[in-house]
Amino acid sequence: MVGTAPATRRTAQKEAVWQALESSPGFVSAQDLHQQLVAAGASVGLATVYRQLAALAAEGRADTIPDAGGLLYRVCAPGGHHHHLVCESCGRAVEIQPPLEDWIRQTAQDSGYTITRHVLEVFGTCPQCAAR
Amino acid sequence: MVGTAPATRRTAQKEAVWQALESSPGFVSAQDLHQQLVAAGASVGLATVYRQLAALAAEGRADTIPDAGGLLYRVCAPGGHHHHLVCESCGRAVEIQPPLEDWIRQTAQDSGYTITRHVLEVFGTCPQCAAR
DNA sequence: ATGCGTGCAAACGATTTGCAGAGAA
DNA sequence: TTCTCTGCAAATCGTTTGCACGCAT
Repeated sequence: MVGTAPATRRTAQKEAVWQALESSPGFVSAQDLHQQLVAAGASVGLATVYRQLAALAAEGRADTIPDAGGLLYRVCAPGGHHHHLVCESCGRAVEIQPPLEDWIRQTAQDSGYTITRHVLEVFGTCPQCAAR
Repeated sequence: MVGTAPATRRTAQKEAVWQALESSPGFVSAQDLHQQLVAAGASVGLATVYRQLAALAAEGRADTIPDAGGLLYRVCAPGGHHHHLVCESCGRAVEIQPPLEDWIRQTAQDSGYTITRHVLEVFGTCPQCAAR
C-alpha cells in the first residue's frame, strides 16, 4: 500500500443521479430522486442514489439540508453561489441576489465564527399563479 | 358535550422537559434531553419527551431544526421569526438577525411574486472549536 | 370518580451496510 | 482479468403510536 490510485469510475447511474439532481428546481429528498429516476426509465437502485448523493455532498458538489424525517439535496453551483425564488404552485423559479455576502462577512467578524456555508430558500407565488 | 373545556394538566414531567430545554445553551436533540433529565434524577420517559417537545413546537414555544438523523429543539421567543448560526462542530448556536425582511419586500415588488416563507441556515465553526 | 398524561414496548419510515455479481479500465 | 460500483435485502437508528395505569382535577 504505497501508491494509492484515484479509482473513480464513470457509470451511467452516476450521471443519471447527477442529472436528476441538476434538473430539480429546489431541494429533493433521496427517495423522490429515486422515484424520479425510475419513472424516467433509469435503472438505479435506492441504495445507489443514497451513496451517490452522500459522495456528491462530501465532494462539495451538492448541498444538503436535513428535513423532518429525511435529508434534502440540491446542486451546489461550482464557483458561483446563487439562490432562487421558487413558486410553490407551478415550480417556476427566478434567480435572486440577496445581500447576504456582505452581511455574512460582517456577522463572521462580530460572532467570531468561521462561516463555511449557508442555505437560503425563498418560497412564494408567482404573478401568474396568483392571478388564477 | 356542549362546553369544551381546555383540558391541559400541569405535571412534573411537563415542567421538567421545559426547564431542561430552557437550560440548554444551543440546540438539543430529544434523546440528549431525555438522557439529561434521567441523569438529573427526573423520572421521564423518552416518548414523553418527544410528545412534550412536539407539543411545545406546535404551540410555538420551541424552535425545531431538522438535523441529520434527528430533530433538534430550542426555546423560541414567541411571535418572532429569527435564524441561527450553527457551529457544525459542537452544535452551539447564536441568534442572528439577517437584513432579509426589507430585501424580501423589495424583491417581492421587483419580481411580482407573493413571498410566503423563507428558510435560512448558516453553518460554520465557532471560535472555541476553531481554536482546538 | 373522571379523564388526561405517562411509560413501556412494538411499529414505522428513512438511511446505511454486507455481500455477490456486472461492467469499466 | 482486476477491482470498483451496483443492487438487493437485512440491519440500524431515530421517532411515533397503542394500550393500560396513575395522578391531577
